Amino acid sequence: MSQGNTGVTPQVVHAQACPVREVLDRVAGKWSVQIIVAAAHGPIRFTELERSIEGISRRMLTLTLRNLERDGLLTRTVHPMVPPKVEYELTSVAYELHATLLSLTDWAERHRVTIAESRAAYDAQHSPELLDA
Amino acid sequence: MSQGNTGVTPQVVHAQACPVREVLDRVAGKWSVQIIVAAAHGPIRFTELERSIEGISRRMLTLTLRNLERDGLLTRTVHPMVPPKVEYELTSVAYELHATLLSLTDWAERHRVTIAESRAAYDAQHSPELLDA
DNA sequence: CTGCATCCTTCTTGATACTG
DNA sequence: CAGTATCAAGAAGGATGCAG
Repeated sequence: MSQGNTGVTPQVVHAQACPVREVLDRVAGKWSVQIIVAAAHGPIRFTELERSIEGISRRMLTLTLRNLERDGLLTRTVHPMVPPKVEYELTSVAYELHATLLSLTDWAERHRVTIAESRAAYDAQHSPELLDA
Repeated sequence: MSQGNTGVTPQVVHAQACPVREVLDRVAGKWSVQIIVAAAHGPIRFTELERSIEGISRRMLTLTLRNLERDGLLTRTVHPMVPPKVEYELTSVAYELHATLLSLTDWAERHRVTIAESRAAYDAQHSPELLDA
């Protein structure tokens, strides 16, 4: 544990952390998850996503959509009509991810209050610690 | 379903997406998750984290640690000794998150190959589409 | 050992305007 | 409708040096 350490622990941590990183990198953006959620109940069109997500720009919607498509998380179907119609649909892989995301959501909802309190307490103790008297 | 829509769907999507966003915002950084993983097997010191995570800068370690502490995900214990000793330990809330993260890891491991292939296929079709002949 | 302050670079995102 | 292109702003992260 001193310095003859062959480096086992770091490797283990690394081996565990990497897959998580991969997921996170893929889902990290501000919008990926919301797109997955919005598309979870069936095929959805570009404009519908744009209105559903509220706050997303056309640019980011396009970019995020492309990345998700690239990773095989959703399919893009172009319907050859005169007002163009493109539909996006989650793949089974993405549906699995969506299911998994639910445990995250659950965690967030169970602890959001606690976390908010913790944060408030922390801020109260660290910012205005000058006026203790 | 046409235009008399009162806006139910968007709201629902929003209501579901926000908690997820909260989790992600908290875990979003490159390092938060790795710190949680590294601390998952018990109290750990600053320098140990620094060596375990491999690639993290002192600056980011400190910042991320502070944020996690602020959110009540880990505790910081200062041992008053002459070489200072500070230990970080996950809280129960963080342990729950760690457990949840496992399902994400699981998803990543189950599909990492598929995703890599999908990505390769996408790239093959979109980058060099100029040399089709 | 633990950690903060400063500077600098890169990545991400938003705003805006134009096209098939 | 469904994008693409370009520009600019801001946040995240890295490098380095100093301090309790």
